[in-house]
Amino acid sequence: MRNSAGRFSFGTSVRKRSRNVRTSSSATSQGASFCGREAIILSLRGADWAKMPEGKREEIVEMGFRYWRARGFPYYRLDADAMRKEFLFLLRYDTSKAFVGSEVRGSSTGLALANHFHPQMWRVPMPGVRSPVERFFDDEVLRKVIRKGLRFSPERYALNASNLRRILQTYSRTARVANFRVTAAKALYARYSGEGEHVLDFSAGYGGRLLACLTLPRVYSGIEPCRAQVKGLRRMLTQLLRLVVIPGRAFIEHACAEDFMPTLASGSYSLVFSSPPYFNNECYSAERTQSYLKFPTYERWIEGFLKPVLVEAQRILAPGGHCILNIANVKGFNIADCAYEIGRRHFVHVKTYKLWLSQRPYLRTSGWQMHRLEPIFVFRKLCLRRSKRRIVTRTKKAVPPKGSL
DNA sequence: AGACGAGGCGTTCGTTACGC
DNA sequence: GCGTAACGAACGCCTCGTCT
Repeated sequence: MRNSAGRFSFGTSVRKRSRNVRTSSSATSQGASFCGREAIILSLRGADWAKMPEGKREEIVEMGFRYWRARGFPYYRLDADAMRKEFLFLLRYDTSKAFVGSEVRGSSTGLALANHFHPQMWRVPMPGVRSPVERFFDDEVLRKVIRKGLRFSPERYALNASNLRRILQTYSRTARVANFRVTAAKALYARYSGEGEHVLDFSAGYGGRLLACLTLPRVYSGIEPCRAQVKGLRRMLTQLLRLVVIPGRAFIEHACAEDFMPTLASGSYSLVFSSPPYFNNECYSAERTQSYLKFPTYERWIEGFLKPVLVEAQRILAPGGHCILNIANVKGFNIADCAYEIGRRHFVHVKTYKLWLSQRPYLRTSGWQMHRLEPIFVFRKLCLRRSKRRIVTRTKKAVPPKGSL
């Protein structure tokens, strides 16, 4: 299995022992004699718990609560071997699998590695919901989460770190920000850039695209205004450089894209690929450098952030270079439609992919789309000699906004 | 070499109860 | 009747280790 050799450092030894421990309702007394509380908690499956008498079940819930309260939030913890393995999976990943028609379907491979360096993502507030960290530190909620984990996970280790994360993020009115799927990013880099070329990510975020780019022979420049994210991105770079042979190179700049991009040389990049923040839909930090705080109204944000960044992207791209933008309309703001219109003014629109996001299991049996989709716009900078003819072609061909999918 | 089992990952929204 | 809050509920994909 993926982490049998210690993908999550904490689970390794316990996992091996768990084969001896997990069996029945007698696990409690047997386990206590040789493995201790930790092994009982981490090796218990929901089905075993369900077979226990009522009093014993409550005892386990309380034991789980005390264990996790003492241990703290179940952040990803990858050891060196697990990181090396995950990076090798990404190196081997066949990018042709990611494209299905006009859809980009990345797998979850590599996400734990990227997320490992950004524990702050579990604390990011989102409108109308609580963060998993906030839920975790509420005693009453943590007990409910533990009970829910035991009830809903009959075949799994119900109270290990992985399952606790799963239950915490699916708890009522709780959500966390998502990283860009590493495999999807790799597929796009592979298709729209070549060996040794320079690529720019003007909102580097949680490193999904950085990690993808490192698996290819490219030179990645990432701009990110949030201090915690920059720290995480640089830690990832440093650690991977120690652990594996990396085909790519990368540079991380702690800056605001709208301020820093004007300092870059014209025509110096082959690809600009990013996923900008969705205005104030996800407040990554309270630093003043955050674009939603610098430009507190939607109109000012468009004029002060999104538009200048796309204009600069056009300038720094070499003729024929591509600008790939993942952005979506969110409640109240048609950001994708707006980005598409700005993009069309400065580039040729080449294609719109649909990026697969989360699954919606409750729609599994219906005929509805099971995945949320977000648009990925691909624009191309005109080649100078042919620009007049291309512009004529473009104006003839009206393309409807692709923001709503 | 291929089949198979197993674990880890991601991820809201429909339904119901209740107050007004 | 309407709005709001609380609550309940799964599986496809990826990869490795083991077995045949």
